[in-house]
Amino acid sequence: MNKQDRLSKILELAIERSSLEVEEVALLLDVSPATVRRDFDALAKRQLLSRTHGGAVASGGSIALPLNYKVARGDEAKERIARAAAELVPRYAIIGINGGTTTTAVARALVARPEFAPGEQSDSQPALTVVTNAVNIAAELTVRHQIKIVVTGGVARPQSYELTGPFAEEVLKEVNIDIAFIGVDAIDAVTGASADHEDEARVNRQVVDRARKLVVVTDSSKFTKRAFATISPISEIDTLITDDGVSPETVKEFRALGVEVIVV
Amino acid sequence: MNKQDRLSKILELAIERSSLEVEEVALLLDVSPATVRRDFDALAKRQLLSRTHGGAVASGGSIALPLNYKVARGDEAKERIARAAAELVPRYAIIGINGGTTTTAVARALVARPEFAPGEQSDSQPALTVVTNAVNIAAELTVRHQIKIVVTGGVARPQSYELTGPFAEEVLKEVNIDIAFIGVDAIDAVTGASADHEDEARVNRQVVDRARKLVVVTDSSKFTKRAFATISPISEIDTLITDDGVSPETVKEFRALGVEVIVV
DNA sequence: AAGTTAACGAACATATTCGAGCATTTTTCC
DNA sequence: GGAAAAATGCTCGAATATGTTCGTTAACTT
Repeated sequence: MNKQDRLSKILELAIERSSLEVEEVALLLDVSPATVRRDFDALAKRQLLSRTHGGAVASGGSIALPLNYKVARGDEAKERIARAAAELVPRYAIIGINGGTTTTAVARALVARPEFAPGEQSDSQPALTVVTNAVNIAAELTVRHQIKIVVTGGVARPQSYELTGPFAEEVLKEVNIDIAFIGVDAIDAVTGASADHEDEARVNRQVVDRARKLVVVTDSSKFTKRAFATISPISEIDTLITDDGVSPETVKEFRALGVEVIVV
Repeated sequence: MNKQDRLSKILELAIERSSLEVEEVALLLDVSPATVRRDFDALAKRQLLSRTHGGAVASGGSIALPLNYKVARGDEAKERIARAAAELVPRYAIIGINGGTTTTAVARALVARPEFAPGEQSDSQPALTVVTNAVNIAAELTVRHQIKIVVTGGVARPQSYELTGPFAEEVLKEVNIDIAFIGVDAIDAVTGASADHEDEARVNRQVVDRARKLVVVTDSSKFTKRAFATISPISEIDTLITDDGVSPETVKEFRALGVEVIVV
């Protein structure tokens, strides 16, 4: 039995019985208690359940739908970043979001929030409007009610889910965004945020321009690096969300420049 | 068995079983574990699945699992229609394609063709250009190389993958299409092709207008019905592809109107 | 509140699995 | 038909996952 399968199974059990015991699960899945503890810890770290003495209980947060998704080897760091980002979004907001693994995690975290969760049909105003140039994000969010999805047009570069080019720019000219969540390929206190491809950088820049508030989401590996094309100088960044792999000096540096830094 | 086939097969398996083991797949496909690892890595790089120790799991990074099921396990009739449609497409063509289960099947049939199959990066001219207003189709095709994807912008109606509205229309004004593949909600020799939603019909109509050739793909259940909004009169349809559930009289009727009817 | 018991976590041991480099086969392209 | 490129298989040191042991910590009992 594969580790991921085991984690999935534990999650299923947790949802089904709402509380689990280490010994019980160890017996059931035919592994040692030590392994079960490690698994519980791993899931608890992602807040998919909470540890107790001798066991675990299903986490209060809506675990709801996609079990496999949650367990796939994706960075826990990214998930924490995503949750923090999702908490910044009030009801009825209009948000912009570009492509990338981190921003995809943000999109998932958004639909996991109860007020935006898939609920009954409602013909009233959407609880959230999402403008995006990433087709994968659009496809994932489309299934939900309560969320209005606006997709910029454009051309998808092979390998990337991001739409770029003149079509995207035309559409972006005509929308107004409250909060832009931008994932970047590199970020540096001097150079600012940058991306590997100039066409993506350009569209991202435009999303930023149309937004009242800019939130950059990035894991700590992107710091003190520079990519080819600039998206935005530091001065335009309102909030920066990253994981604890970032050095304290870097955090200080950004804060000195007026950026609100959230380390998760 | 060549590499492409193997990659496709692994993906199928991943979707079907949601988790795979290296050894198991190696045995199943009769290649060495090393090759399976390389394949897993290649697919993981495209975010079609996630690596684990000893195996891989269907990725959350990937998309469109909901509709996947619907079509994949769906009609063979639809698949036959899709294959016939895909055969109409020459290399280097520019095709337009709207949303729906049948057209999604067409998109899949296209990438199944060897010349458009998922291969390695290639910076040469794309073998195929696809213009679509369906985010799920865009998301599925984006992973493939050799294909250039152009997405119309627009707003996604909850629960539909089709983009509609002024943004879509702006983009469509600026493109030229060789062949339009349109799926419909209803078709009738008198009324023509129609859709349930007026906004989708409108965008579809525009795709048709921008195309030199119109191919309607639809299963036989849609015949002699009328939906709310008209997409196109029969006179504009060049080719109609459907399954053998359609009555011979209906076929005759359409042929009399100058439509090439392909029954699969 | 003190004692008892069970669970915990850290450290170590072991077994797979991985990844990189290299050899070999197959394919592609002149 | 032959050279170059790609794909595949193999080998071996490194990394990861799991199990075991044992001192420490947390929960229950009286």
